[in-house]
Amino acid sequence: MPELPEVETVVRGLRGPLIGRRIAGVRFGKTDFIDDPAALSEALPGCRIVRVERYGKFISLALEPTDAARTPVQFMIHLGMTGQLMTRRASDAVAKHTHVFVELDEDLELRYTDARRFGRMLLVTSEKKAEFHSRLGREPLDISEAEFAELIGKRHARIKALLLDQSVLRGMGNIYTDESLWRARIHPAHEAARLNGEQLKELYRALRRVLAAAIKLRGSSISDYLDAEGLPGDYQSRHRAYGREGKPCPRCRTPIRRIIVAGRSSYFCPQCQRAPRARKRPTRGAGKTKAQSKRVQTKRG
DNA sequence: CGTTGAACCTGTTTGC
DNA sequence: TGCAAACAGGTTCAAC
Repeated sequence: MPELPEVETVVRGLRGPLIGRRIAGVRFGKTDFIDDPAALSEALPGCRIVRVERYGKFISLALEPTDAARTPVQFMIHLGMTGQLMTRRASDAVAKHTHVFVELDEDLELRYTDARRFGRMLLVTSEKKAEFHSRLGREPLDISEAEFAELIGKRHARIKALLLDQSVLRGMGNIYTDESLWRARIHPAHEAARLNGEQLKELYRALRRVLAAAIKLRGSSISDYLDAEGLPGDYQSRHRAYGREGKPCPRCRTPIRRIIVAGRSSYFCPQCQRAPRARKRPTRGAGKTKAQSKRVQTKRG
């Protein structure tokens, strides 16, 4: 659920309440989405939160220990599909599916709620920093047009798969990928390397405009997303393609269609976003026919 | 390299 | 009404 604009909104909303605060303790409900819960219990108490940042879809709480013997760490939180992070008074009622309570001073708590538990929490120490960042690509709003073209333009994957790949660009998800492709008039299954310079430029511009506009409206709320103050975003009213199957394209009135690309529902206008020509694999030898690659499901043998 | 499908888990919506 | 299937903003991994 939460993509770059939603995570950015949460981060901005957490800075005020969290920066400068000291962590008193941590309590857990279920912990199967936490890399090493014991390490959190061990490291967090006594630390001061000095920065709140976003890396793609990760929220980072930079922690300075008050104990000089310990070293600074980053507490990384990924919201997955249904994660919510907000500050509450310790005496406030606890929402269902709340699994982490970070006890702060002055009767405050940072609470993590996540029905599906697709989120993730981990501690990144200075030694693990390189490894953590090696899995993440570029920040879409920091990259230049030339760098974007270089990064995308020679790849043979479908453009949608590339935009969703967090090791290429970090932060794009299903909504903003579809919205950007609609704006740039590019079919989600288009092979990246077959996009011309003009299309790459359009896509780069579309991405930036869509992400910036979504951040301005504090993200999209469809069913679960709420920001750090418990407020929904407003960008869902600006969706042009995502979630609009059968509704008219805002540009040409052709009904929006939904297909599966890169394993995800992909909404696009079949008129504005022309299907790419069938790709030829420059393979050696005989290619497979469709009939040959078809297979019967054999689930339980 | 790239693609697909399944898995992780729960809740909600859709279809028969 | 009831029940099962499909679907959901994400990521990862095996198999091809």
